[in-house]
Amino acid sequence: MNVARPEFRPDPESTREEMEALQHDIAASARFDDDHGFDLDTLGTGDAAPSQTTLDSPTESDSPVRPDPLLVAGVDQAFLDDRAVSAVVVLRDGEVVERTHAVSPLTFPYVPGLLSFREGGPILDAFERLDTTPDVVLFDGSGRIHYRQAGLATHMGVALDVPALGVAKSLLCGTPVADTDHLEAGESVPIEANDRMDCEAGTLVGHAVQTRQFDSYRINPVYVSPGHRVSAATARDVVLGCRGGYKLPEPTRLADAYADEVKEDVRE
DNA sequence: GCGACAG
DNA sequence: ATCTTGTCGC
Repeated sequence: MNVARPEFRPDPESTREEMEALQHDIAASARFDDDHGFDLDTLGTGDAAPSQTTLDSPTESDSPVRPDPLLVAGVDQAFLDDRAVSAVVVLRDGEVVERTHAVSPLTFPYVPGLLSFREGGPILDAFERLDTTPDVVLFDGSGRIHYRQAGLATHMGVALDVPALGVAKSLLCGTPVADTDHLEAGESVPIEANDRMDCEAGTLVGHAVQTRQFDSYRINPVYVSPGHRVSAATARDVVLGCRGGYKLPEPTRLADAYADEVKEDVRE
């Protein structure tokens, strides 16, 4: 995949003011509505109706051709000294169809709200080695749940111009509209913008999504938000559709494991 | 000064 | 995110 909008590639050498200005441009270019063309029923969990291919009754109009299962990608990173290992794993129907990774130097520290300027460049390095063009990409971090509505998933989604969403393990900002401590698997709670964000307070910016739950001890939800070209509701549904028995959705979980694997090889 | 703080 | 052993519980 190539970077569709090179001017949006995060530059760690920028000043903080330039970084925030770029984030405003990113947010203005981002679409937080459904502009992807895929069908949620084709995520590939296997529960979709079988495609009709009866040889002896080749009727044309009443045999809806089911689209191919979606290509869903997960992205995550591991760190070693001042290097980032970025991993991209692409799944179709729950099967890994491609994996790529890149090892890149890090020159910018972690600063809340400016994560993409530390991790974004290295992630794009990995995408430039990817042959597949995913239908949707899950990033480890926030999308619209961000002070300037330009979290990692939004920044990457816009730079690559690919449908994208963020899956964060903790909440950067925003306010859940209800208590999220006792959710059952499959449930979710909307998250609205609060006064720490630059959009109108009350705007729906994502969901707390309970991907898994136990009877005995509590598991925290993940915080899902639109990155680019997907709505908050669709982002939530994609994550729910990618559950594989762990807290993290499969694409992200597999990318996490792959990044760790590569990291151990690089360590030598 | 105090609180908040993705990875 | 990363540094780290054992350990409690399904």
